[in-house]
Amino acid sequence: MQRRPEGQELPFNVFAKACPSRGTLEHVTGRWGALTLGALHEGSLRFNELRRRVDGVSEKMLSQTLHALERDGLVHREAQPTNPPRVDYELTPLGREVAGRLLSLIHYVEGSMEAVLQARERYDGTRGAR
Amino acid sequence: MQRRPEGQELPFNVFAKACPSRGTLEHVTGRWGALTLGALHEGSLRFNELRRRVDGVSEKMLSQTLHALERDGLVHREAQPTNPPRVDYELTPLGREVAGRLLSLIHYVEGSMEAVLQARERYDGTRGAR
DNA sequence: CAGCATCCAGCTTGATACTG
DNA sequence: CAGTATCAAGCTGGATGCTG
Repeated sequence: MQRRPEGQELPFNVFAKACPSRGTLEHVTGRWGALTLGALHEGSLRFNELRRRVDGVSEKMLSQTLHALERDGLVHREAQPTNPPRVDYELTPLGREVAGRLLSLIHYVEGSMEAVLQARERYDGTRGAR
Repeated sequence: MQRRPEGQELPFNVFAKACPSRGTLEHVTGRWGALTLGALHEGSLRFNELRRRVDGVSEKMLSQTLHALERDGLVHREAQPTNPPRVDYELTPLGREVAGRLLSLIHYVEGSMEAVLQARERYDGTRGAR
């Protein structure tokens, strides 16, 4: 598969089917993972704050997403044993690095949407509207 | 459609449920979209070359992915009317920008996998291996 | 080679109800 | 508030067969 003679190279390669990095990348770039990391990049948030910020996410999906990100070491969960309970989620240093790169992508895509929409019109037009 | 008074603002916001940027972001970061863009970042490739590079993708998914990326203006499809047919796919300028940012994320994740794997062990250990 | 059309198993997701 | 549990439904995606 990949050669690795001497110096340190990347032992992990997303292009390989079995590589665990693929799973992590999917947690990060998945529909809810990406938005969750993006939201947390601006600061720590509580569960329901996150839910409101990530428009459209269900309780279940948010919970599941947060577990995956926490397990991968990207998000830290801070639970206060008060009543009512208060739980804050925040990015770990690793999570901040990842979220930063992710946001760079997200912002670029947002900024390109006009071009994208025009491309779509051209594409759809050319082929008799599908 | 979108309001934009004077200075350039972002009319598009992925965090909003109805924003079309969400769809494009998903094309870009989706399991096969990300790997396809990543593969094409190094140069143009033919259909079956891509298929081999993106380990595990099916014909159907690759075809579908390429259509979505082409429609969004990220990938250009160049078909030679020869026999046997030869079709090359390559990134558009916009696609290159997007792929660059995506690869930055991908490489960072690949490079962080050891930390991620350790975080998982800690997480799984703490909770009785689930 | 470069695809498209169809079928369908199963995983993902949303709704709903319940717990601490 | 901060979740977990359960279940039905729908979409995803792989396998197969065919076309140009």
